[in-house]
Amino acid sequence: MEAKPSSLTVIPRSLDHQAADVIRQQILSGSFPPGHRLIETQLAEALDLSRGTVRSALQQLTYENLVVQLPYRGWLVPPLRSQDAWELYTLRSGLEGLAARLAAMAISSEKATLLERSFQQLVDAAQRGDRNAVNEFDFGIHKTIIQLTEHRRLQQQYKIIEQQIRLYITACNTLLEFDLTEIANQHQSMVRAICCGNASLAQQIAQDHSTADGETLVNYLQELEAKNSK
Amino acid sequence: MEAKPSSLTVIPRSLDHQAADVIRQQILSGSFPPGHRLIETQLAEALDLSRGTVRSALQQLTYENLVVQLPYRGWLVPPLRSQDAWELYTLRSGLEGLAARLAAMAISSEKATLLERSFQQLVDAAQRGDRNAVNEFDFGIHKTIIQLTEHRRLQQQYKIIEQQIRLYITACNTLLEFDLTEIANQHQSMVRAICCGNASLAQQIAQDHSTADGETLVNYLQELEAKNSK
DNA sequence: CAATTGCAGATTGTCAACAATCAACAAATT
DNA sequence: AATTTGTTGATTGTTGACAATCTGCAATTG
Repeated sequence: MEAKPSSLTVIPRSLDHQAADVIRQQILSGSFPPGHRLIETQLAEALDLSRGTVRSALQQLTYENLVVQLPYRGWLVPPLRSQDAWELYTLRSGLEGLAARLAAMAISSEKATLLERSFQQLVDAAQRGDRNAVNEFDFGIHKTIIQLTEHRRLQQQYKIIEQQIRLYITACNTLLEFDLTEIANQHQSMVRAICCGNASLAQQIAQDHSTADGETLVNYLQELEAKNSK
Repeated sequence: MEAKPSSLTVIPRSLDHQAADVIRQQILSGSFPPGHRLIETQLAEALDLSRGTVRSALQQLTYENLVVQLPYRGWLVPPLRSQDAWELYTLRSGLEGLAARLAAMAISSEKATLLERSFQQLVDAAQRGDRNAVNEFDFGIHKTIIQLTEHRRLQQQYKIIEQQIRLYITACNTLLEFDLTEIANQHQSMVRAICCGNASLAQQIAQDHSTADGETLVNYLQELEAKNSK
């Protein structure tokens, strides 16, 4: 990431962190779907680690809301609830608004170029009509904005939220279908506001932007819950 | 808190959580000030627990940014940096803005009463000229707003930020000196906006509100850093 | 004498064994 | 038959021992 290419650095990563990485990947990819039970001994066996180390990994993931612990009963990938989807999207909206505001306040020509490059990728993908790429570059542009703020806590927080949103999207198998040029336009006004340094406008646009797909997901989950309760 | 008084419930809390509670308290109260080193064996001895359990507690506190881990070298209460203070206050501003918005969107007469009661406590304290109480009820009113949202993740996040802000304030020994009636007035307009259900106004006021004391803290720390670098 | 190497002490990283708790079912009781 | 009370197997909670790594200093080397 930030290591100079010449100085060959070995990033020492403790086993529990590595274990957390592996398990996280399994959850996000859908191999451990929501509702799946995780058993310490089984994971320890599979990863060829001791139970304590696996346990430590699971505790890390607890703080990312990717697993929940039921005392003396086990670990669980939390099931999908509409309440959680609502929380995720509202929180994301708030964080992105903040990020856009801060980014606009500290804009520079280098940062503007970085952001515009990120935006251009989105536009290109939209013109190609490549929905998957649009989706990915959509995430990318927001991530760029977050990074422009140089706000460690915000980056960390956002990462955790984004992870969970991805989990919800893959688990619902919902590739949201919107007008591609519309998406590009919305982003354009946001990018412009940030690059001009118009903080409050940037915040407004960013926060309003990320609500639509949130609501469709919440509605989808609410219907599912209504069906299951009957 | 929320247990019925009749049904005698024992809240089972695992030892590592209890240990985390104790250590957290020590840090927040200033017994373990920023820069203080924490040694697993010493803590284990003092708490009469095994090292593994203490270790688990420290990992929890890592996710609250109350301790940092230097691999193979130890645990540390992170020193005060102006960058962190900036992050804390900007993030808090964003979260409070979101909370005010959501609270306004879901206001009810019960919730309004709750909020106004919380506000009244602040007013009373301001009239008494009791700075300590004003400060505490100031925190209280914001906490009330957060709770009105019924947003678990927001509550959790906010709690962690508030903790750290308290740490910074006590460590700097900075009891911020502002005009008490001014504080009360600012809050009044916010409370009113929320109770009217005026979401965007409430957000605006809330987010602008919590910036002033943040900046004084950042400035104080920057001066300190400038002095130390010489 | 500067730079490197090797060693000792302190501290964390990992593990495997034992204890505590839980859920489900069988047995006993009324 | 319904309720209570053991019992058992599975799983997590906790611990103490051993391994790996870091820091600082002394010994060695050129």
